[in-house]
Amino acid sequence: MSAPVTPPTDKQAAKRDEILNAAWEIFAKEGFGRTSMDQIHACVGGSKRTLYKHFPNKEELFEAMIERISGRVIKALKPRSATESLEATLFRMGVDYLTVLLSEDGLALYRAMTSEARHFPELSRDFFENGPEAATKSLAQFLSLQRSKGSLPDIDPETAAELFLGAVRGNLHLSAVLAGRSHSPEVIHNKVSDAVRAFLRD
Amino acid sequence: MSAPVTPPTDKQAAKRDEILNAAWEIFAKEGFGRTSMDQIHACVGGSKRTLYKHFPNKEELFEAMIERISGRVIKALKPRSATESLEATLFRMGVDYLTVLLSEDGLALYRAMTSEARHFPELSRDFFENGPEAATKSLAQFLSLQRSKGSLPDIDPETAAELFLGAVRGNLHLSAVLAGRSHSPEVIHNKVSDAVRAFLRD
DNA sequence: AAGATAGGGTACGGTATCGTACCTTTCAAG
DNA sequence: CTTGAAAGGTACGATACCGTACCCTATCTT
Repeated sequence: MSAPVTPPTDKQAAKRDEILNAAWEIFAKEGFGRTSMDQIHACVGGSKRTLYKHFPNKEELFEAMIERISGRVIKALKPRSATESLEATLFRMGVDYLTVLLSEDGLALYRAMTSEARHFPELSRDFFENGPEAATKSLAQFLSLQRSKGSLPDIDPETAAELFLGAVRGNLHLSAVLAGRSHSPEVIHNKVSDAVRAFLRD
Repeated sequence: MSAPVTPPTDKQAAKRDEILNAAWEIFAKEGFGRTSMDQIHACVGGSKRTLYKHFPNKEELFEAMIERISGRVIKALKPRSATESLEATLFRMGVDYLTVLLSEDGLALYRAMTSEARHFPELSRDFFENGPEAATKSLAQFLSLQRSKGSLPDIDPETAAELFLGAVRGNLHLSAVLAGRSHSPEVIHNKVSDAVRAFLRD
């Protein structure tokens, strides 16, 4: 019952992955509207029949692909446990956050979600809530702990976290998305460093 | 020479405006790819011939429309001269900035620019440089003045302006774009208030 | 070894869309 | 009133794209 299914299942999963990879390659570059199933089919090879066997239509292929890449990006956004000092933790979280946001996949995902937010509302909402918003809540939790130790002034932690991450983003994200500017790790480093200094009032 | 031309010119300009308004109404809601020239034609009425007489193709219509709405939004972003106190000016600039960014047109324009940044690079670059970046520079100029009066610490004004406006945006902009959340003037007011307090270290 | 099942390759139907062509109507000038 | 240009109204050609059909190959179970 399961023996004859397991080997083909592996191949099916592999094919599925192949399709999703090819789809992301084209969707990320061209967007939903300008990407045709024929392009994806040509990129992944094989037959259209198999393509439509895995994903019944363009929308569902898009959704599956977004969920996959979104899961990866969100996972990369999840902060590691903070055992360092306040300053070091802020710095590390800021750098990690910006690095993901400005990565190739992060930018392409953001563009896709923004473009299709009206036609795939749950998709983009989930991305926001589990991505940027969850990151803010994580930082807030950490700040709340620090405040109870007295090393922070009496600001609402969630507000403080939002202000900090907003300051970290600065114009870097906008300039990458709108003006196509790319930002080196040094620039990211410096920007976060500025934000931490301002936040800690040195 | 000008008498026989002037009346039709007025009507032509009116027709052009009518087309641009109809186009923006649909483009803003559906995006470039999902908007058809037939829809715009049906919305504006008249003949397709006249439509194509004013704008030779879909791309040029889109560009003209974006330039128009972008000009309006950017104009609304231009800060009024600052004669109040530092705190009041920061507050007012922050509220104005957020209000424009979160307005219906501001959000629709941002979505359109993000979606089509790869296919209309100059358009979105100009929007960024004359919009958010110019606003940052304006605030930086004001901060530079304040710093020379000794009422601000020794931070690079442009950096400080970017941090402040980033903090003002916080997650509001992201949540509006990605999660479709709308934010009342009170929320905007409070968010800016938080940012000003943090920035001025009260 | 033989058949069933998944996949490869390609052609096709139906539809939507861009931009043009053609004819009619309006409207202003002489 | 006549005339000519601009705009309305609609049909059309060409193309692209989504999803399906058809037929052939290969791989895996019994």
